[in-house]
Amino acid sequence: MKTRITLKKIASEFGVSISTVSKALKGSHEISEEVRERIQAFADFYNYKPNNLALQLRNQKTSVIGVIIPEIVHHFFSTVIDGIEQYANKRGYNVMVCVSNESYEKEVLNFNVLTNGSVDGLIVSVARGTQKNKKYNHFEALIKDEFPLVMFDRIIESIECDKVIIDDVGGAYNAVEHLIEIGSKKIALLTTQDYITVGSLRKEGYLKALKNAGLEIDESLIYKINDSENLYEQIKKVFNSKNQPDAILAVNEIYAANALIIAKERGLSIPNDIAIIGFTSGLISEFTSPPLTSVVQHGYLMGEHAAELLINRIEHISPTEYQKEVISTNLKIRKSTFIEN
Amino acid sequence: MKTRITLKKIASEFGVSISTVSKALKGSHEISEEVRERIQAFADFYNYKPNNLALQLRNQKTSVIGVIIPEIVHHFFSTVIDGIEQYANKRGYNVMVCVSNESYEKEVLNFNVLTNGSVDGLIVSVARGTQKNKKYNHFEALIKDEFPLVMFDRIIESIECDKVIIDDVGGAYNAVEHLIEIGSKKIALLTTQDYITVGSLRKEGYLKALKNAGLEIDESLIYKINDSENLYEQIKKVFNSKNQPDAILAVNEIYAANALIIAKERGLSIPNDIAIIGFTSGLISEFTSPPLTSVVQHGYLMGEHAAELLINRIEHISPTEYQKEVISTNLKIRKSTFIEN
DNA sequence: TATGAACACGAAAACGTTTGCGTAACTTAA
DNA sequence: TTAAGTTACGCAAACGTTTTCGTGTTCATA
Repeated sequence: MKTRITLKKIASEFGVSISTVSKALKGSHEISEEVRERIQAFADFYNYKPNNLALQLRNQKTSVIGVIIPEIVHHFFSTVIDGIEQYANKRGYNVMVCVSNESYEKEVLNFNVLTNGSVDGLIVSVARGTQKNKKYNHFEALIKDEFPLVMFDRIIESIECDKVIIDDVGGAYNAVEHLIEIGSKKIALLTTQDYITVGSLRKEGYLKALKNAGLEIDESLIYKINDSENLYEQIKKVFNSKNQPDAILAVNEIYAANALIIAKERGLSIPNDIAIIGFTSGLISEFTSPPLTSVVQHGYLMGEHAAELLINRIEHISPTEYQKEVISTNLKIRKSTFIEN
Repeated sequence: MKTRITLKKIASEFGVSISTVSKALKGSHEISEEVRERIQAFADFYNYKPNNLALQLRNQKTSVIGVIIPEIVHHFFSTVIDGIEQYANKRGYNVMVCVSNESYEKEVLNFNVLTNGSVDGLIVSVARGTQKNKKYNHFEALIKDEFPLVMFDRIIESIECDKVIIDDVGGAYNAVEHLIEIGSKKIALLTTQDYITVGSLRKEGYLKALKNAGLEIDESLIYKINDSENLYEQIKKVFNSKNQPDAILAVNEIYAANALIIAKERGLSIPNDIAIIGFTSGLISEFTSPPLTSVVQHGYLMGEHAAELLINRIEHISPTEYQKEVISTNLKIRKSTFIEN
């Protein structure tokens, strides 16, 4: 790459000082009309642009926010990033994305790389590995330094910082309520392992709705899927069990879509034999047959809010106490739970 | 945020010079054992880490690569980013992601922000707006400065830089060949507007395969979808036409899935009445009913290759002439074209 | 002719590093 | 005792900016 032109080079070209050039290009009245115009023309010709690194160092501000997410090939997370990116742009910030791949080690690595001056603040959704081993030292170090930090979706309650979450409890509650309304009595739950916060919150909503409707809780209808093993085989167990449900609530789109496929393989009619709802943020639910009723998560909104919280914190226009924003879901009813009279 | 500890602060703490501290922390033999240990202990205690900005400025290297893509909520693009990110990490680079939102103006803006020293190189997939208005000045400026640049997927032929593309022609060719093999005679093409390069390349493969099989080309079977209008309504036209196809090749997953839905609404049996294939990189095709035969694009691989080309260029270990890598597709045959005997 | 203001520019510090070179103090050997 | 070598550190430049303050010249005014 050719080296870019600098103030120094322009200065030596005109035999003036660096400060003169700097002032000239900023249109300072300290510089005579004539000199200013000549410098401006020269700079334009060589397409001068101030070096960002130098500015960042001087201003002690990068105008970059770092985002660390468990995965990026994931509709929900990419939607959140989209929201973050668009909002950050409006406020004059850029976004640096790192992927933890659900690994604690990689997450720590990303923390180290990003918090050494490369970014003004961090938005994080916690890796599964971290949630599992509960090692939060990297977060604690950040908090101790008062480094601007926002957690979203997968959060750690004990870490004091701004947070944005989906109303997981409410979403699951509404979904179950809807299933009960259409007559379901035995509602299975396809959820994650307990250490995934969103999974356990959705379970909480599920349980709450059952209780509220006076339905008994049947632990054998709760299936905890292990994401590192074969999904299809695990979900099959729901249908192999002697305790057959008449409805399923899945905590994500993939679980729901797999359940739908298996149900159809078994010759079950949907929603008559079995109704299915999944949490979603993607497109799959629209294109299955029948399309899946979904708890829609507004990832874009979540991203926007996370970015707003972070930037306000960076720019010291936040209240001192930390905020916790809850993004509500809505239930998109499609054919997988729609029973025609 | 608390200000981080710097060499200067440590130096004044011990009453030594900054260079002594720097050398001590780098384990230089110039510094006595005793002083070194004391400085090291102090630095560890205060969790000293060199300021990245300062290093970047001094070394004239950021170890960051910029990525500008048309959208991020898109399975293909997020998969490419994943590939870029993982590969870049292995080589010690981080990734800064910007979204052009298909807009020429936003793309130019991103160029300006990223090429002022923030990144060592750029990976770009061209915005639709840019492809449409054919204003390539921002690219040309980069090339003139010999700024490391790699284009992927949506490329501009006339810009001289490293490129990575999908074998769009071959992918479409194979898909059509497959359709012909299963007996299709009238194959419709659901493609994009001409200015989208991947769309026209896929059309090229489509035409080539028809010619090769001695089938006549029927322009009325070629539908150019406009992404800014209602997809569903546009695709409906295929089925409203008096010229009914017995197969459809769609240049992306969404077109294919919509076609499938509409076909089923019309009571058509798939693949008997009409076979459908889509280009894909997402999950939708697996979960439709029947699942869609797909031209699978290996986005992850593409990302890896793009990052490799770029980093090699940055580190001057590329051949002088620019490379153009072609990532081949493969045809994943599913039920939407699988006719049982 | 002095005084003061206005004008136009330069010097230098600051942001936080790294590193080549200079140099005191001390040690060793002749 | 002296020359040479070693040890252990400091100085200063460099990366590219911005900005405060200082200063020399010109000009008008009393």
